[in-house]
Amino acid sequence: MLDLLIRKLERYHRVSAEERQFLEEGPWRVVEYQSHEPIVREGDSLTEACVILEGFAYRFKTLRQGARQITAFHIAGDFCDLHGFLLEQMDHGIAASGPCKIGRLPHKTLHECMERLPRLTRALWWDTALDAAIHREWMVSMGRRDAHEQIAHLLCELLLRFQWVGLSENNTYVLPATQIELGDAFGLSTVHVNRMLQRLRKEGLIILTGGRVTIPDPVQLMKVAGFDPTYLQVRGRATR
Amino acid sequence: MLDLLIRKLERYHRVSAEERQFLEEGPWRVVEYQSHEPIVREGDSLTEACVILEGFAYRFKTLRQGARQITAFHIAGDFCDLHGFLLEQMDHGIAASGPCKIGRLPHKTLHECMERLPRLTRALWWDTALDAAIHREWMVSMGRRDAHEQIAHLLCELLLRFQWVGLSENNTYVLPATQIELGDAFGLSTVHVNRMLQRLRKEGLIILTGGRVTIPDPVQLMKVAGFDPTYLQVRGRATR
DNA sequence: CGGCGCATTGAGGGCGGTCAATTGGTGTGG
DNA sequence: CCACACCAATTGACCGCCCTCAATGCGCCG
Repeated sequence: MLDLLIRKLERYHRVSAEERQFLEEGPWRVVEYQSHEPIVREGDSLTEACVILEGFAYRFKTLRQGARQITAFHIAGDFCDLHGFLLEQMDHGIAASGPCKIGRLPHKTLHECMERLPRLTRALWWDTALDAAIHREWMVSMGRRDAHEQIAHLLCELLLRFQWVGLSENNTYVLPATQIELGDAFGLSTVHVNRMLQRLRKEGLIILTGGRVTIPDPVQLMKVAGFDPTYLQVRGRATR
Repeated sequence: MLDLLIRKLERYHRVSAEERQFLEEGPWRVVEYQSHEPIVREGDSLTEACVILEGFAYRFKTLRQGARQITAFHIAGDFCDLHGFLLEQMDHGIAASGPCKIGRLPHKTLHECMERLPRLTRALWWDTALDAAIHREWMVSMGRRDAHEQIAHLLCELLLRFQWVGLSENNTYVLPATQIELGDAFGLSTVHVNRMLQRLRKEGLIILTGGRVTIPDPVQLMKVAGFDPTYLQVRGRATR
């Protein structure tokens, strides 16, 4: 059940048998969500942390006028609200984009982890630091890339992240997000997201059908996007 | 020397005598920087973490074409690259904006902290989580607020952060950042930053002279900015 | 079949960008 | 003490990326 999470953590830290057992014992509570269903609400104080076991979710903040900004996308294997373990009150919400299976782990277990397993703790801290690095790269996209580059950049990022957890074959992955959600993630209107996706299609950089994204030539797309995988803590070759 | 850092951490966690002693013993290495001088370079692998003892600094990423995005501002009392403790390679650089005095602490000491002082470790983790929460709010600003609101929002955020560490009196603080830096933080051009600052001045929302910012009516400015201090982990009244 | 959500397309407009020139403060060398 | 360089702040003119409003197509489901 936790294979994907552990695979992700092992990019940073060799998870020992003891640590693996600790994680697997939980106690986990598995909950399923429908598309668009809220997983965590803004302002909540949490007692459990969430890991995505299957599916795709996003974190978001809403403004007074009802506008929304998506601040992160999360895929299977991601801890999607480890911040809730540290922050007393959630500054953002989490919602499912497409059906999701979520594993919930009591904060109490994480406290035990901190007392007993400093190296595993560090791996979890690393995970939140990686999250923050992704936040920073998104800021670069929003501030200094045009819509075309920005969308290309996200598609590159997701390709790598899906590859890590073994959920991409032949440079293809499943992306349940709607164009509305993509717009809210980029700070763009739906209309413009649509136009840019079509441009990327016409340019032969992506193939997009149903919820599937295929990137025929990742190196080319990365070039267009100005994508440098360093922020994802990748060394050397990024694509297979 | 570490009073401001400890004051900040105590917003979250009561720092015990032992923890305080541990932090103060260091070993610290104090370094001074001139305005615009780099403190940490992009791509570095670090062996020390930096705390700002005095001054103002920013984190940034640069793009191929030389464009720059500032991803965070840091004031006295901030750990400005705790991420470098976790990430093997820095995804961003850090530079001084105005003269800075920096305390550098070996990562070795932080490792010891993780082994011996889980509660202090958690306070440091909290600090990085707060940092990430600020990143998210900046994303909201860049994606969903116009330039006027965005600048007002940052000025509100800095007011609170300066107040926490006791560096603001009468709603006034010292902001060494140039309009160029502000533009790079917002994803705006210098020209437009200038126009918006003048508009805020004309509206009587801010008084800006030299490097000093005064906010005559914080409640009013927060209203204009759509500022909700929850993301800074504030409960109740935000202003004094 | 009608309703609904999402994708798509067109027309027109505004926020903020680019380019360029001017001002003013500061530091430096003659 | 002044000339000059340099950097940040300021102002104006023009332009384009992306937004808003609106309509249409399309697949899915009750």
